[in-house]
Amino acid sequence: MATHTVNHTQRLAAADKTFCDLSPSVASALEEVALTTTYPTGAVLFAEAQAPRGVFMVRRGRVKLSVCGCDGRTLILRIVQAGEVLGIASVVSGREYEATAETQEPCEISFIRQSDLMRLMRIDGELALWLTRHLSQDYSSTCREIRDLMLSDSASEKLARLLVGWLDHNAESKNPGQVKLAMTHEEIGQMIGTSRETVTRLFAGFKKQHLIQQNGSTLMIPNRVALESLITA
Amino acid sequence: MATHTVNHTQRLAAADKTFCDLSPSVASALEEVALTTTYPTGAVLFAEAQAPRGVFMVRRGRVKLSVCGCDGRTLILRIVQAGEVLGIASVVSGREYEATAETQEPCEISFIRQSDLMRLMRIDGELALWLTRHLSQDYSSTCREIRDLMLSDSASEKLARLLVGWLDHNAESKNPGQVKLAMTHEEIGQMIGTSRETVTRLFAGFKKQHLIQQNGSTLMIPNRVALESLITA
DNA sequence: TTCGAGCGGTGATTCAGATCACACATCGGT
DNA sequence: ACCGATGTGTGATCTGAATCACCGCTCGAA
Repeated sequence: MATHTVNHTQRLAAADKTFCDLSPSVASALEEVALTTTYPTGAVLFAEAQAPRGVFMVRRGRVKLSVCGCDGRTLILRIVQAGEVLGIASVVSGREYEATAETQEPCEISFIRQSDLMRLMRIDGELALWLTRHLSQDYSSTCREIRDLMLSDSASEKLARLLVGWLDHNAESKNPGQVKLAMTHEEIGQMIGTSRETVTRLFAGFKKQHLIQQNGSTLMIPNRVALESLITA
Repeated sequence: MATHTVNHTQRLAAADKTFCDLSPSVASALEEVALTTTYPTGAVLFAEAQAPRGVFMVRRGRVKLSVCGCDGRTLILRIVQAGEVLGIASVVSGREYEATAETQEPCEISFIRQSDLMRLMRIDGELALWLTRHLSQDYSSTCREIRDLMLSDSASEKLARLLVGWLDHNAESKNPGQVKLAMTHEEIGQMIGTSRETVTRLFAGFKKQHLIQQNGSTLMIPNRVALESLITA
């Protein structure tokens, strides 16, 4: 396994990034039982309704978290960034996974088996607390998601919300007011609960109103305020 | 405070119900710091966007958990039954409450301050684990909620889902296939994300198709299977 | 009793967005 | 260069549900 061939300094570097808020003893205990692997794009970490096997810590790359109805329609809950942990709720409660996790780009991900995690949680309250904090944040995002999706029937408002959210994520980057568009219109539709065609038309409309400019896969948002005025409508 | 006047046997009875899966020592530690109060109908335990003060354990009665958009529209996330704990996520993460909790009937509720809870969690991993389990279940319900709401555009499908869910809740009661209707059409609309009028029309339609019969505030569902066939549509 | 507020029921109208049906661009592979 | 796959752009059409406007009922308060 590639896991066991990475050298010690690499492991510590990765640990620093993911476990920065854990004490060294707990972090190393976790490292002991973690299986770190590199996944290609499109790999499915776990699927909705599967029995829980363990948690996945995203160390590098982005992962798509989605649910899908029996008829095939899909709703993307959120895009998980490096540093987050997936599957905590299912592992702790023992219920099946509520969503499907699929890599959107090559990812480095550490897997921790359910049994190992539960054992460590029991002997160390700090770890339990740490996981609970992560879970709380998942919960918060999910609540916000549901609120944004349901309490704005106009599709343009939802898209505006999504774009503003992206701006916030990129706020610290070198180019604020500018977003790399890493999703197809279809996927964007699945994030805001509309059809692909509607997304295309909305983008066209936004361009016409000079709310956005597109340049290849780069979106420029000249004045964020105008976009925000679509929200709350 | 009424809290301190309840006698010991009453406290143990209540504890049994809520803390049944906690060891006696942890349960009693919790009881020490819990403030148990009886709330009237319509009391607001906490409101969306408030800073977290602590968690609320519902010992008796039902609590409505909702979010609302700035325009005044409301979405009811779920009806919380006795035995559940509200506000865990906010207390642990320190973020503001994501929803508003309002009693739907006279309730007996124990409040535990954030500081007390965090202190106890730190010194006792079992409690942390217990809370995490509760939080996991909240998370699961919320995920299911979002999936059911978004992945079925037809309003009748959503209503059918809601009714079937109610049937499941009452499955263990003396009268299966029968539900006490404790909400207005308006509230039902807020649960499934439709207008009040649509709910009225849907009920009328369901009656016409003999999927339900109404008798005062009692709903009878003769054959659940027919209702379920509306789902998946 | 009367009044008024809240809830339930129903019609008429309207519209945002789903759906269908295309055409076109881009791109990687054989 | 060819091809298929995949993503995008755009019209025409249709429809489910929101919205508005109104009526009647019930129940509790004055």
